Amino acid sequence: MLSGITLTGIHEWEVPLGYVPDMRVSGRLFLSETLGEALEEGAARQLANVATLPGIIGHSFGMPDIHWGYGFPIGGVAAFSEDEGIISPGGVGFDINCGVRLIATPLTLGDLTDRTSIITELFKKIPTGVGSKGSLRFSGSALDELLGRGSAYVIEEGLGLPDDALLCEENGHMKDADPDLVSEKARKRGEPQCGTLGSGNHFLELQVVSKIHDPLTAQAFGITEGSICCMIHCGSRGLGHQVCTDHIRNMEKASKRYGIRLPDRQLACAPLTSSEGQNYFGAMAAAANYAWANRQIITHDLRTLFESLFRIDYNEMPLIYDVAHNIAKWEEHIVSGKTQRVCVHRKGATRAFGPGRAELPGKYRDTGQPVIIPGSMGTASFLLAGTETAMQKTFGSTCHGAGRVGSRKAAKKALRGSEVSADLKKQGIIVMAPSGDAIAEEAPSMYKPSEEVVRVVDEAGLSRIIATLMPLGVIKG
DNA sequence: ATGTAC
Repeated sequence: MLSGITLTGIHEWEVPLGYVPDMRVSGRLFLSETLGEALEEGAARQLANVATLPGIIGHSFGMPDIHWGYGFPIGGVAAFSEDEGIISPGGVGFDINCGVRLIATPLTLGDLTDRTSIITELFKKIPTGVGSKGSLRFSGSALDELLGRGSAYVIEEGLGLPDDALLCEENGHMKDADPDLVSEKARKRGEPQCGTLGSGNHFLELQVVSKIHDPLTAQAFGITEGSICCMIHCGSRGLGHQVCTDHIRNMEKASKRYGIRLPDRQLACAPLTSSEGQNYFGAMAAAANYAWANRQIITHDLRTLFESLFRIDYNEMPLIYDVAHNIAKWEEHIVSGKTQRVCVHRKGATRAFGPGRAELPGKYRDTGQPVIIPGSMGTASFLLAGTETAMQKTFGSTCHGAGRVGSRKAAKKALRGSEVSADLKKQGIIVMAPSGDAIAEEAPSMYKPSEEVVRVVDEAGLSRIIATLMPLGVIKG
């Protein structure tokens, strides 16, 4: 572990005041000894830098998948007070509401013997890759509706089941969204892209439930051992990216205007009460709604394809849950014994609300919310449940995934996509992507083991492991 | 992550 950072609990480390100058609160990191050895000095410094920002409450948090990011670390969580706090695009990330959802099916392994043809059909149906366009166009008032209402709008347009929106974090819709705050440039980028996967670590994957760790909760979540489910990981595409870019420029000016001292200009931010802060919030929320609509349309395409490939019905493929990995939002948390409204930034982190929270759908209110943690192409993904400990310790937050070990550039140099695909095929996993490089960059060996990250949050109490999901076939960008 | 460049 880096010097100055000390163990204070189970997998819990303190980044003390003074780790960088002007920290207002200390940092908290959740790491095993092994993951601690891999902690980048830059990521620890970024975590400490966040602790210097006005109005931060509690601690600046780092999850076990923490790594260096734009300004704020990826795998970071920070909450800010309503009156003195700030909002920062760097604390959300470029891919606003990048997130993941899990869909159940009535299928079992025996139904998926010809995985190559199933993955081929999915790859034909769902556009992937940088700049990819879908078959639908949302412009003018349709785009306003989509940005303003998220999942609910596309479901009303016939692209989902009535319950789908309720089974998303925030019910698939941030009500603070203001489509008028999304620039024309961002809108233009978004018009043809809703219903597309994108590139990088985004994917659609067919998985088998290989192990149930908690039968009662698994039952409440609607999954059984041996059943097939589908995980979709994507975000707000070029639209969200453009919203972030647009507002970072504004925020750089705003930080100066409000006299906020920044240890790193990538922490550009504005008071939550300022017009710049509220403008970003409204645009970010609209981009978040776009991302939920995006995952919803892909879900619709999956269901209609599976209806035609198998003898199953659209409504036999319910959404288990949909979580955001990159978002900032208002939430009520108990701070020093009092309920307080705070703006929680989660960047590469997942909400993990425990039992009893009013925001959760009735059927998950006793178990805590489903938390969906993707692994890499060849490794396990996990379904977990939120906990009361997460409410008390991390503003109801946990990790979001495995985290890279090597750069994309290094991956392309060291590996050939065709060899990675062949290796995966030997394990029974079929991979399709627009290019070999896309597969090389995402090779399982380029990611930390997801098991270790999930073990840490489980043992630290930030969430509970409910089920292990093993990959069978994947389409990537 | 991203029409991978202001």
